[in-house]
Amino acid sequence: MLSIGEFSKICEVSTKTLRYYEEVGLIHPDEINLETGYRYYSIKQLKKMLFINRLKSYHFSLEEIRAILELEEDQSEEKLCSALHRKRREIQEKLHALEYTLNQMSNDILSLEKGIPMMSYLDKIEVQLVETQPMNILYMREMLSSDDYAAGYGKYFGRLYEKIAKEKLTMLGTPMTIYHSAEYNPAGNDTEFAIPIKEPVKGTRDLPGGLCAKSVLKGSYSELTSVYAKLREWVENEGYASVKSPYEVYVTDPNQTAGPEEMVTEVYFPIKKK
Amino acid sequence: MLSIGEFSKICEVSTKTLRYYEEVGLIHPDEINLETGYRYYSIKQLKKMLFINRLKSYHFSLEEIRAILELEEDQSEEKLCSALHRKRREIQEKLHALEYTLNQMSNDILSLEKGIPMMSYLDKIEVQLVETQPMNILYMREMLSSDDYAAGYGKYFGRLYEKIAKEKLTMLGTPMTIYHSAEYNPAGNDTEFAIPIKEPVKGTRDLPGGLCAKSVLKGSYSELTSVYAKLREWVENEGYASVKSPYEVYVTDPNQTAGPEEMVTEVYFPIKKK
DNA sequence: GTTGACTTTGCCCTTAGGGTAAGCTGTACA
DNA sequence: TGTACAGCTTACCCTAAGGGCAAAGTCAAC
Repeated sequence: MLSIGEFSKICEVSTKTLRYYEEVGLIHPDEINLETGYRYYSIKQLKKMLFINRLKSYHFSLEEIRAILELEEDQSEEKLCSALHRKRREIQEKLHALEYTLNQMSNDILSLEKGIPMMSYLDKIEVQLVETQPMNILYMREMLSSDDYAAGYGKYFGRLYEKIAKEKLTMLGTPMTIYHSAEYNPAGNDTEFAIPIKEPVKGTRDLPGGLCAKSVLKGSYSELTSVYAKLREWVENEGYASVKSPYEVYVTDPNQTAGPEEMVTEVYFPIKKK
Repeated sequence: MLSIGEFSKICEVSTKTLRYYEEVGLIHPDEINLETGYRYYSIKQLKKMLFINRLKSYHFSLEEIRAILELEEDQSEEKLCSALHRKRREIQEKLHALEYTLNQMSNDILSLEKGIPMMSYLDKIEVQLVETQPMNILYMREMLSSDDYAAGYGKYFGRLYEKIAKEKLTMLGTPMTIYHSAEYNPAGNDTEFAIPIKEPVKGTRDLPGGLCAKSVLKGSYSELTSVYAKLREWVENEGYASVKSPYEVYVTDPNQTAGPEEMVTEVYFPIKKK
């Protein structure tokens, strides 16, 4: 039997950590002296501890590790394998996110070294007052969490295109997204995907026209939040108020354009005079 | 002037976050009504808030952001630029760490799908009892934090090789590292880099021989901690006690071997009978 | 028997806010 | 002008994975 200090040295894990793992039910000492409260570990627990360390290095949370350790013998291999696959996917996504961030940073650094202040692009966002015409749109409305956006866009527009193709409908514009949630909620947002078409078939509705504040964004979607902010600022400044859900029109097809610099997105904010 | 709710919608930042940022000194409301305590933001603060958001997306901590925001006008560009460079490096390192993790996971998944349990490699680590001979070693001893290991190895062995080359010394073995810190400390470890040589010149010392527990690791360094654990387990089990600092001998040169599978590392634990 | 190393529990601290409650304020509508 | 309701305030507790510290009890060696 090993004292907590000896066991901690063998595993290269602090005694504090060992006590904490006991508290959360990851690994219990083989024996606890009831009089003194001293913890004693058996050398057989080394393998379990090293397994925990390995899972931790794979970015599993202690809660996930506990679940893996509690698996029944007969299922443990498959479940462990699927857990590893899932976690690997998570890490790949993190990796892609980091690559994207690096890209953005490098752009900013380049600009900065040319003497262009980082937020100067904000002053270039122009807002116009326009009157839009009512449209007939083919739509799908879903609750989407922010993680699903990238995948969701392809999926829902794909379905709309499919319907247009199958039923030989006539497109009158490019795809658009209408954001019905008043505030951004990471858990899920009420999002409507739509394409303007001619025929008033089932699954279409009228998108009313009216006064709108409009901005055109040329470039990566990552600046969209700034465009929204600028529009809201303008609406506030000019004495208007938002009356309906804002929407974006994807003028260019992201699958067809070469780089993000080529992409053109229009953002509309339906408003009225206060 | 905008109420906290209006400003929060424009920036797409929660009111809670705005209050928190005020508390930690990131951004203060332009005006606070002394009677009611209501916070009022000016639309000019939008740019600052979006700047904060951008820095946050680059993984700066709020503390770091505060420091950047407090920079004097005349230095701000250079300092911001160097902060961005530093952070970019950090993120690149994170990225490499993630790539490494992915690699390890994929190996484990492959093994697992072949039916090999994840920790079975532990049972294959063999420990022998050996008697080592004293050696004369050329050494450098430094405090190294765990982050510097990868870079440190190249650096310090490079210097030792340089000295051997310049002074035409005779190497009697491959490079080795001696770990003098009793316990692993992430902040810094007392690490000695050494190469056995023939001539007892300045900068050399005697490494005494004696009884050792020894394991040979074939493969990636990532299993080294397990080897150490196994050695300590063996020492405990067989009734020995550790008497001096353990050391590793790099039998193969990591720069000369094709893959990590080819690498051979010997780990020695000087011991005595209890 | 003593000393020093080891262990115990308990409490507070970390990041970047989220959630909730009790009470106060602002504004739109009748 | 009264009232209802949305919005605002502060205050308190919560997160994950432990680290640091203090007071008190325990172990092993000399």
